[in-house]
This record gives sequence, C-alpha cells and structure tokens, in this order.
Amino acid sequence: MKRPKRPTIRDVAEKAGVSIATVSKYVNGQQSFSPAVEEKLREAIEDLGYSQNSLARAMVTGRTTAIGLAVMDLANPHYSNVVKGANRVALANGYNLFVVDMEESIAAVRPLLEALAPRTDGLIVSARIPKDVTDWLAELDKPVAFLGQPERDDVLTVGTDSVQVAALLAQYLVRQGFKRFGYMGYSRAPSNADRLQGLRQILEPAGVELLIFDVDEPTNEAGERAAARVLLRPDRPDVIIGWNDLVAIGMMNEARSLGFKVPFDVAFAGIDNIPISRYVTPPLTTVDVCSQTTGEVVMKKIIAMIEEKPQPTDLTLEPALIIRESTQRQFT
Amino acid sequence: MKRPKRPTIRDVAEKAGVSIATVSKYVNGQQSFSPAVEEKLREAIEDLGYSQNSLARAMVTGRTTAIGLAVMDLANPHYSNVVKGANRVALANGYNLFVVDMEESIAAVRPLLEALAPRTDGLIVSARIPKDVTDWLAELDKPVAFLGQPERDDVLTVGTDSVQVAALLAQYLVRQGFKRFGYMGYSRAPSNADRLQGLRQILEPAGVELLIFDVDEPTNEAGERAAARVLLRPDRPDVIIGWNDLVAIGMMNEARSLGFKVPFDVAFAGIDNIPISRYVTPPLTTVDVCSQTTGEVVMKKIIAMIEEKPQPTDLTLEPALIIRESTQRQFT
DNA sequence: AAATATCAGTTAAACGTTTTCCTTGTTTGG
DNA sequence: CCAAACAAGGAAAACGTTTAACTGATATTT
Repeated sequence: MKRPKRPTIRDVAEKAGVSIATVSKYVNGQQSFSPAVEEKLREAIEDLGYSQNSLARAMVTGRTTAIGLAVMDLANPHYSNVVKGANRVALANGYNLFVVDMEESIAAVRPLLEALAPRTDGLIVSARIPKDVTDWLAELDKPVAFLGQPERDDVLTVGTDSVQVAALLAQYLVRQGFKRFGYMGYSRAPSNADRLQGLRQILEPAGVELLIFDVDEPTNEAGERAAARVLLRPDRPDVIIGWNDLVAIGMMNEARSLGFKVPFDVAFAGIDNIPISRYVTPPLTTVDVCSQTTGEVVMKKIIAMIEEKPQPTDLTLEPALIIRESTQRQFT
Repeated sequence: MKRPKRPTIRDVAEKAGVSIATVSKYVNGQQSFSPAVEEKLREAIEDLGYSQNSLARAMVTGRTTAIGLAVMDLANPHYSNVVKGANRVALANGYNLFVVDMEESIAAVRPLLEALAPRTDGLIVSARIPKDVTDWLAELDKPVAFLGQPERDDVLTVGTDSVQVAALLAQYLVRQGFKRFGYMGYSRAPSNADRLQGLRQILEPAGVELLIFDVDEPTNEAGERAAARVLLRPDRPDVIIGWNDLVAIGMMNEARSLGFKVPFDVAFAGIDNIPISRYVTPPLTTVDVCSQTTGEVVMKKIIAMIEEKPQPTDLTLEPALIIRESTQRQFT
C-alpha cells in the first residue's frame, strides 16, 4: 500500500508552466484561455490524473455542495425511503447527500453531527434529539432541518402529525367495529406519547378499551417476541396496532404461528406504510406517512435555505389511511 | 437566517489570552497545562461554543477518521444490512461512516466518489464499476475496497461467490425434485452472468430445463410485474428463482393473486436472505449471503489498511442455504 | 552547584484551494 | 496615432487547523 500523494493544483501548474491561479480558474471554467495554455492544462491534468480536493475548496469557499442526513436506523425501510426522496432532490440540485446511521442511539448523535457538520452545507436530522445538541446545532452557521413532528417553532421540521396519524387509524378501526384495542408502542421514541394521545382522543369518546404494551426496539423481531404478551391474555384485544409496520408484521407473524386466524381472531394494523407491508399475509392495514415525500420536501426546503432564505416554515404532511386485509373483518 | 460565522481556534486563543497552538494542543489533549490556562481555555471554549473544524484539521493531518461507503440502493434491505455491519465496526474503531446511495445508477458513481474521496480516509464501493472509475480510484491515495465478487487481484473485494451461491440453491432444488427451473435475473448486474453459470453448472448435468427471464430493476414491484410472463406460459416452471429476495417475493405475491398455490403449483426461491423473507407467506427459501458480516469484514479490512497494511487479501464469505416453506413440496 | 532534563507555552510553516487585486500586452474607437 | 478598453494570466492573502522546532523557566540529577 503505497500512498502516492495525489497531485495538487501546484503540480498541474508546474507541469503546464502556468500559475496555480490559472489552473484554478481553468478547472472552475471561470475565464477564457489562449489555445496554447488550454491545451497544456488539459494535458497536464489528464497526465497527472488531477482532481480537485474538495476539502481545500470547501475551506476557502465555505461551501461544500453536500448535505448531511442523520437517520435513526437505516435498516428501517421507512428511513430508507426518506433517504431515497432526499437523495433524488439533492442530486437534481447538484448536491451530494451523505447519510449517517445513528442506530437508534440518541446518545451517539452528537459526535456524528460534529463530524458531519463541517463537511456539509446543511444538516437534516431525523429524530428528536437532546436539548444540548439542538442548542449546538442552533449556533452552527448552517441550515438545519428536522424530520418528525414540529416541536420548536424556530427550526424547520417536516413530517406527519403523530396525533393525527394515530387518530386516523383509530377512527377507521372503531368504525370497523373493533372493541378491544391493543397498542404495542415504542416508548423510547418521543412521539410515542403523541400516538397514544391520538388513539385516546378517538377511543375514549367511543368507549373502547385500550391496552398498552411496549417493545424494546422497533423491529420485526421485537414485535414477534412481544406478541405473546398481548395475545395470550384472557382479555386479548381484537385489534392490535403496532408502533410501526415492522412491529405489526412481527406480531402478526407470531400470532399466525400461535394458531390465530388474522384478521378473524385478531386483527393488526401498522404505521408507516413501508413497501413490504403489501406483501405480507394478510396484507397489512397501515397509515402512509409519506416517507419519500418527507425526504423530498425537507431536502427542497433545506436547499432553499442554503441558497438563501424563504422563511423556514414547518410543514406537516397529510397522512393517508391504507386499508388492507389485515383488518378486513365482518362483525356480525 | 443569519450565518453567525462560527468561532475559530483563533477566537478562543484571543479570548483566553494564549496562542493558537496552545488551544490546538488543549482540544487534542496533547499536553498538560497550568491550572490557570486550563481554566481559561475551558471557559473560552464553553462561552464561544467552539468546536473543531474537522475540515481544516483533515487538510493538515491528511486524516479524516471517516470512511465512505457507496451503495447501489439503500432501499434494498441487503444493502441496509451491509451498512449496518460496516457502521458498527466503524464506530467501534472511532471512525464515522458516510453512506451515499447511487440509486442503481452506475453512471452517476464517479462524481459521487469524487465528492466522497477527499472527505474520507478510505472508500468502500458496493458495485462493479466502470474501468475508468476503478482506474481513478486506484491512483487515489486512499485505501479502497469493493463489495461483491473478487474480480481483479490488485484490489480488496469482500463478498460471496455468485457462482457458488447459485449452485448451492440449484443443488438443493434439484434434490427436492424440481424439474423445470425458471430464473428471473437482473441482467444489468454484472454478477448475473455468474449466477447463471452457477445454475447451469448444476442443472445441465442433472438434465433439468432452465428458462431465463429478466427484470428491469431488482425490486418487489418489478418482480410482481414480471411474474405473469413466466407463470402464464404453457411450459410454466415448477420452481422460480428470483434475482434476489425482493424479486422472488414480488413474483410469489403475484402468483398467489393469480390463484397459484405456492409451493404446490409453483415454488419460489430468492437470494440474499433479507430479514423480511421470513415473514412473507410462505416464508421464502433463500441463500444467505452474509450481508451484515460482509459489511463488518470489509470495514475491518479497510481500517486495517488505513492504519497500515496487512496484505489486502480478497475474502470470500461462505453462503448458506436457508430452507423455508416456499420450496417445501412433496413430490410423489 | 552545575549540568541536565522536564514542563508550559510560542512561532511559523504547511495543507490545497479560491479570489481579489495587479500587470502586461493587444485590440478598438475616434 | 492616442487613449481607453479588454483579455490573459500572475502574486499573494486567506480559510482554520496541526506540528516541528524553539524558548525560558523550573525541577531533577549528580
């Protein structure tokens, strides 16, 4: 492993017999050149395999044409889709998107962001993070946006309203005739409280029971592990809402292998509308939280902020109920 | 949106009444200090909200403590898992991992890598990329590793052997008694040829038919769209292998909604062993290609290269057959 | 007590760019 | 032809750090 030290603008200048300023202008296409010089530059660059060191460039210009996105968990398809949306818009506008995965660990986010910040023109963070970190972000010289539910009004946040999402689902399920609700939440997520509020807002007036459970991580496996806790109770719910689609799918699977008929013995619904939810058996009822659109919108907003200010308004996307067979049950 | 210009080491030095060198040594913990100075530094840094500009630091040290990973498609759970594995190892060794998504577009990879390269100490690329890009990578001063199948022996590549993967699956399916094989490939992937070779290697000696089809992208939807083409033929295969689990799941779903009983009318198998494959109905037989381990191993290797050279050996991981119900059929 | 080592801190060069003036030579207009 | 305008290129400062070499003190060894 030799490290050949890659060629700098200085090497090019020397080889072409011009000043470094000229090379800089040439590679940035900022001026016209005599054919002789142009030819020599082309050749020198080609020979040396020169390419700009964007680090050095960023240092002096203060611009990186890159945007950073810190995401809770890349293995969660919801976030993959957010990334997809963001990436498309970024690329279309000449920016690069660098993604970092915080692996559900809020604690580790600070160093991650500190590493990311100087390398980017703007930051997107997909989580509610501790106050000291938001404070630090605030006094950064860069635009920052959050994904999730609007919380503070001095920062841009894009997402669906968790209360509304939960209420939407509850409303439909109540109308379907379900009588005993279970909710398998993820209490470590701050929006868990909002989801609960949304559920209660509908269920209490309707006089419907709500049993609350908790998973230790928002994954298939955790849902699967937790399912028995709720299914084997004497007062088993007739419908169970998962913190997200992954949890719901995990629970549903375990239910079926315990011999329950879904949705007849027990129904399931999730939240997020990840792509795979269509493909499980039975297909999962869920709420679309516009994952990809979220990514697109937040990226558009942050690019606007970077390239000079439209007022940063929070943007709440409209969730949409996706009705599939996992809750399609005739009540007699 | 004011951009307050964040404080530099110089501001701290001035405020604390010391030289910038002292500040630098302080923040890097390279020396001991008199209590007086230490206190002033602490205070100045706190007041100003100073944090190191890692860009400038990287410029002079030549080290970024970051590693870049360019991945074909983050929405594909196989890659999410690779990222997960890589991220864990990176974090454990004090590196940050920056992920970029090339969205299945080999053409766009060059600018992505050019942006990523100066910001990182090493690069991992999860695709076979055009020769001009590999050449460019080769004359970079950074360690580079590839994910996939070893191809050139002067670069480090980690992955499972596509020929072996396909052969493993074929072998099992032949033993199961399947007689007419379908393969829904993704011909735009270079390893498609290897997969085919692996299949033929087993199927031809066994005197088993092989029908070859092609999807336009390696996704659920594409599999679903393509399914009818193979299912509605008069000489319909009795088992269909998907390019990956996503394609297989898409096809399987479409088969079921066309009224086929899986695995009795037609069986399905995938490749990758993505997490969700356990949860579809019927659970999908597949080949585990060690997604997460791949990420872990390649990251370990590249860190070793960065921190000085063990010889870069290619590493081929052992694929493992995962037998589930989607191919469990009794032949009479 | 002299010689030496250690400690705390400073100076200045370097990293690879961009960019703001300059300089020179050449064209153009009147 | 003379002045003014322009075109092509250069010199040098700046971006925010690190680090080797240096300077005085103070502490340790003989």
